Formats: sequence, C-alpha cells, structure tokens
Amino acid sequence: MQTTSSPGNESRHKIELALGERINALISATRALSERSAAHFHPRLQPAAFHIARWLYAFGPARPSEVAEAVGMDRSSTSTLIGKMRSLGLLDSSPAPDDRRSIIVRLSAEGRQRVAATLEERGKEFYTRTQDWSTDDLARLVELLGRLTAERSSETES
Amino acid sequence: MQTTSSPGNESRHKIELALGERINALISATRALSERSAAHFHPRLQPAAFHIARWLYAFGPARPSEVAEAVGMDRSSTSTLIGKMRSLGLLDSSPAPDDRRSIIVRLSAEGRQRVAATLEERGKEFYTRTQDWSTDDLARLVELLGRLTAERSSETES
DNA sequence: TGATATGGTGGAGATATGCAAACCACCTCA
DNA sequence: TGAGGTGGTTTGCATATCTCCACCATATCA
Repeated sequence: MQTTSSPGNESRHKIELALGERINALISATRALSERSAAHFHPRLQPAAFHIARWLYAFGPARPSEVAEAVGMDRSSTSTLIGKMRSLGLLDSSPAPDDRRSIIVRLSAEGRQRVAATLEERGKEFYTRTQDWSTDDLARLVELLGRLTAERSSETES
Repeated sequence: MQTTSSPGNESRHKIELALGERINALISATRALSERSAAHFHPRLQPAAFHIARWLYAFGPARPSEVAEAVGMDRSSTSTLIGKMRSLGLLDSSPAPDDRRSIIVRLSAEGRQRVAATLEERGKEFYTRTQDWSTDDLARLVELLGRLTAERSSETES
C-alpha cells in the first residue's frame, strides 16, 4: 500500500497538494462561522471555551494538556477555561487511571447538548450548500472525512 | 434533484447531521495547526494576518469588507492588517471598478508564495494521515470538498 | 533515597483583537 | 440639489489570550 517511491508518484503528489488547498479553503470558509459560534457559545464564557468544548465533543474525553495541545492553546488558559466550564456544569472531570497528577475531562450531558445546539444553530447557513447534492455524494463525503479525522493521536505520542 | 420534501428525508437529515459533525471534527483537528501557522506566518505581522492571507489565497481578490465578513473579523482590524501586509509587499490593492470608495485587495506573488510555504511546512504532519489512502479516494475527497467550498458568496448577498 | 521531569493550577504583565465612534469620500434616492 | 447610507480608515478603550514564571503533587530515574 506504500506508494511513496513508485512511479506515478507525481500525480499523487499533485492530488495531495490539491487536498491541502481544499481543506484550507474549507477552513477559511468556515472560520467566520467558528468565531461566531465561539462568541455565542455561552454568555458567561470566553470564546475559546467553545474550541475546547467542541474538541471534546468531536474526540471524546482527554487530559487537559492533551486538549491544550490539540486545540493550539496554552495550558494555563486551557486550565482556567476548564475550571469555569466545570463550575458551570458543562463538563466533568475524573482522576486519570494511570497518573495521579492528572485528570480526564469530559463533556457533561448539558455540555454536549449545548455544543450540539451551537453547531446546529450557527451551521444552518453553511449547510444550505449541500441542498442539491445527491445523498450518495453526501454519504461519501461523510465517510471520507471520517477516515481523515479518525486517527486521534495514537501515533503523535512517543 | 431536490429531495427536500420526499420520503426518505429522515435518513437524509441524519447524513446532513453526520456531515456537520465530521466537518467540525476536521476543524477541531486542524485548529492547532491553523493557530501555529498563523503565529509563524510572518515575523512582523499579527497572527490574524494569516487568516486574511489564507482566505485570499483560497478565494481570490476581494474587497476588505468582504474579507472581514468572510473570516469573521471586524473591519477595523482587517483594515489595519491589510495596510501592514501591503506595506510588506504581501498584497496589492487596486480601485474597485464599480465603486470609487472601495478597493480590491489581492495577494502579491510573494504573498501567495509565503502562504503556500506556510501551508506546506506546517501541514506536513497532518497529511501523513492520507499516506495509505488510495489515489481514487483522495481524488474523490478533493472533488467533493471542492464542490462544498466552490460557491463563493454569490448568494449570500442581497 | 534523592534529583529531575511532568501535569495541573494560578498570577503578572504584554499583546492581539473586538467594539464603538468619528471621519471622509462616495453612492443612492428623492 | 440635498439627505441619508455605505466602504474604508483611524483612534481609544475593553477584554481575551499568550508568555513567562512559580508552585505543588506526583512520576521517573539514578
């Protein structure tokens, strides 16, 4: 399955570049939406809390430092935000099984519901783009994106 | 092609929801990358300049207010950043043909090159995820993402 | 055991960005 | 023509976030 050094490599590389550009276009196109969602996520929380909550929503429970690394925020801000979200009941924490210094944070039912509501509400405009897509294409895109994001850090650790 | 009111609608809606979740997972997964790219884009520019440059890279020349709206920043910050990028030679502006109050900004060759370099450099880690994909799947994903982001504001205006 | 490293938390100061308001040039409409 | 609106720019201010830095509890390694 490794095609890294076979001929025909060049067009493969072109496709990979094209994928990079498309993903970047998607991220650019959704950035305004992200920021506005973050701003409206919770009236008593800073915008960045939404990025944390959304990551937990997408990838499940994790340690604070893992979250900070994954969303590109520093640990102290992440820690503060996590504290606030916990006191608002949006997420719970439990001790990490393998390291007593550490904890595992996870969205509470309310937190999950609130993220879902924010995504749903703010995403409406964007998803009108797929109105005239065939269900097949839609399903294929879902499947491919799923594969793209499935990996979850299992190899970024040492 | 409009299936909006036919039966079988419910599974359609499920797929649309799933797409939303996948796109959000992708955005969450790439957020750290975005922020770090933004921070390293140019030593004399604030991070947000990268978001502007990247949008222009993806969607082409536009008016400042259009850019601000699209990337979810306010106009004053956008204006300032555009000024700085212009003085650094990363982008050019020309008068808008239809409105003499307005201008059109576009990436210069150097700006385009610098965005591409940033994307390339910082994106390496991420794109290892597709190493064992078939070229077919890769191409399909490129095509579908292209359709998703193709529209470019032609209907968000009045 | 001791020495050093790491995860989480908190604070102090610097910076980036948002928000509000003012201004000018220009557009639109009456 | 005049009145009010809009695009771009600039300024002042509020706030969010980052960058260190220190601290504690625990882990790891000698």
